[in-house]
Amino acid sequence: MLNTDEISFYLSIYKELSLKDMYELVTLAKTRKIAAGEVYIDIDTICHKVAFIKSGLIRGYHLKENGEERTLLLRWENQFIAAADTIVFEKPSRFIYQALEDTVIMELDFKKAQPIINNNPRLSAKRNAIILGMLAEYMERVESFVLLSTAERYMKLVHDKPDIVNRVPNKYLATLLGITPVSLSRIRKRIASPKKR
Amino acid sequence: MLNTDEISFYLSIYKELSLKDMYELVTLAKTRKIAAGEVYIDIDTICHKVAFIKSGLIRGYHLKENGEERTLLLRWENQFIAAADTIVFEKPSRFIYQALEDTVIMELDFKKAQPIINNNPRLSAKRNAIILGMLAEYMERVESFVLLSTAERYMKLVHDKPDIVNRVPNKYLATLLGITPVSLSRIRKRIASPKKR
DNA sequence: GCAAAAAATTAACAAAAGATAATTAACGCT
DNA sequence: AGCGTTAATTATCTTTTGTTAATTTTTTGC
Repeated sequence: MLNTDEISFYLSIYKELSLKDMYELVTLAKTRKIAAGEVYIDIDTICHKVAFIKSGLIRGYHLKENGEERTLLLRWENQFIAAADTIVFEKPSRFIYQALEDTVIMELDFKKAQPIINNNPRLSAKRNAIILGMLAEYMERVESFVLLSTAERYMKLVHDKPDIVNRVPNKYLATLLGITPVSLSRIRKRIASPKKR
Repeated sequence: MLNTDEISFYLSIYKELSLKDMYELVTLAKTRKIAAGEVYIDIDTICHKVAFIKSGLIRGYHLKENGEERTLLLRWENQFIAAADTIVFEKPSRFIYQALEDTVIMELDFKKAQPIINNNPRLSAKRNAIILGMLAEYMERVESFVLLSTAERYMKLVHDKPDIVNRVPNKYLATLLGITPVSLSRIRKRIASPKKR
């Protein structure tokens, strides 16, 4: 069962995808909706799903013993999300993945998909490119921690993902940047105010 | 030309490597020595080499306008090093890669190696595993910036790589952790001193 | 082994960040 | 639209970090 909506989705993620490739993917992938606030993958669970976000926004966070939350990643439409620990190391997820908005995903079981992808050069290449993209993203993030000041790191986030900054509460952005919400509020004020001298 | 030393090297990086795989690699890879202090890859150069470090230690760092250095990565024996920007995005390297010790590497041109690796499932699998390992490493590093305090981040480094901490000057470790050498010195003192209350 | 150079530590001060709490603003729900 | 909740900001204080410079320690080359 493949409607035009689904077809245009597959075309959007990979223009050069052949009909055969598409069919192989379709047999594995399922659409699913996650309501705002709902937990997609809970801590300590084992989940081999890889999901492509069609719309919405998901936050991955760590829960400290004292109840504090630290946001590790945000993913939104046209991005992939997965419990990387589980998929790469077969370990239970150390994080909680929760939808911040009503979210629609296409998900597939990576364990089942892997052999199919391996047998299809085009899908393999696509998978490898996605992983390389993730690597580049994390390298850039480490870079921003090493090279930039906290204020610069925030400004980079605003510059690189202006839409996201408006969609996500500042308290989540703060921990994503490695600082507290109070500190982020002060930084925002400093940036906004005409630098007094 | 393949001596027993080289053979044991190839076996060490990948036990299941067949003779044929090994031969294909050998035709591409070359051994090279880099003296302590010598720059391996300079900033703004385009280098498609991927190097396996047989012995020694290489530091990748950024040079600020004011002459300050920020260490981004350290690589030592049995690890791979490459100018990732160049290989993934075809952009000139933004960092300087310098040997901190006399270093021996096996290097190959990734552009030339890529088709051979692509045509050999075992080599492809190995390459993918290496990239996944790098991804895991960078994800863990981002995690340590988001979840840990500066002192905890330093202690994690000491715990995870005790040998490296002794081989590398603290001033390089400091910027790797996103702090100044002076601050690291204070943290070391705090950790060492019996906590006074 | 010794002198010179580099690294590490310490000191002193300013700036920034964490912690906690109070206040204000924004949001969500019916 | 209004009420209750949650988020954001502000205030206050403490702790940590950055900065610069001086001092001590370690390393390095000869």
